[in-house]
Amino acid sequence: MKVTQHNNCIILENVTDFNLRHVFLCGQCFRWDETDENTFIGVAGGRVLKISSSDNNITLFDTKLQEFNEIWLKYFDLTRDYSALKKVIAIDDIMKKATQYGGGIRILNQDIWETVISFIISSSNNIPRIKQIISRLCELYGEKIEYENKTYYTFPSPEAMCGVTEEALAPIRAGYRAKYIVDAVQKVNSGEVDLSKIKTEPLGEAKKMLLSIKGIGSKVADCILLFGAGRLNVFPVDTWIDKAMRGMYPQKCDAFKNIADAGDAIFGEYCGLAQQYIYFYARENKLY
DNA sequence: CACCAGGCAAGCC
DNA sequence: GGCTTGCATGGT
Repeated sequence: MKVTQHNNCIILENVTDFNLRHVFLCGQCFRWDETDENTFIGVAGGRVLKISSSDNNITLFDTKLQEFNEIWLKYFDLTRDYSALKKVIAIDDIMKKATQYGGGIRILNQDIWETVISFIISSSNNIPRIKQIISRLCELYGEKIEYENKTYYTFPSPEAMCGVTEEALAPIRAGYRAKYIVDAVQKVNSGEVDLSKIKTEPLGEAKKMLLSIKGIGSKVADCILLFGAGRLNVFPVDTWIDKAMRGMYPQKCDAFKNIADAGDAIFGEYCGLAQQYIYFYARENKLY
């Protein structure tokens, strides 16, 4: 990959294993929208970014080399060799197809607080509505950013939401999840849950800390660990993955107590990445 | 009108 | 422990 700056744009040439639609539409993030063909605008790292692709090139608009190196290189996980990982994961014909179909998927390194709240909101919900609720939350408590004559809002920090109540959250229409958001804000602001430790503590300890927040169960905790803490060795199981895995590996799924353990046993250290290829492949093709 | 949506908590046995 | 049930809201 070659990185150059032209005026106020960063151009990435000869990028492999990076497709914007695969990255943004595989269900890991909720704050990116396709505004034109192969062009997305989103908010991350406290900034608005427009990014587009053509051929083998990716363009990041209105940013500079320093910001690219400090924020976007890590955010898009551009230092990881996905070609090598796909070979490890493509254990059979189905997984070869899945890793080819979503070949441009990368696991974003998202802000962990944002993933905590986003995946609390995701429970028993559909993706369009999850995006709407998060958008209204950002409008309510985030900081305003103007970009190309439109207004965007950052994801609010725990401090910005300090003292929030269920009543105060009524306008975002999160339903029964509002009280879970309140609990997360309280536990993080009081220091009862230290999110900086989630990335460094042993996996079991980190998950236990997340599970102490109301509204976070096993699946939501795994999503936070995978998408917000870079733990590629966890295997979140939702209704889609449950159905897909039982269809793909019926014997092994029966042999283990739950599908998460089966995924871990089948795919190993990078099972979380395998999970994303399966999710994207199964959903987009309405399999199982 | 049911039924479902990247589940979870609480209440049962 | 494992298994039900209710849950806010909006879309199909």
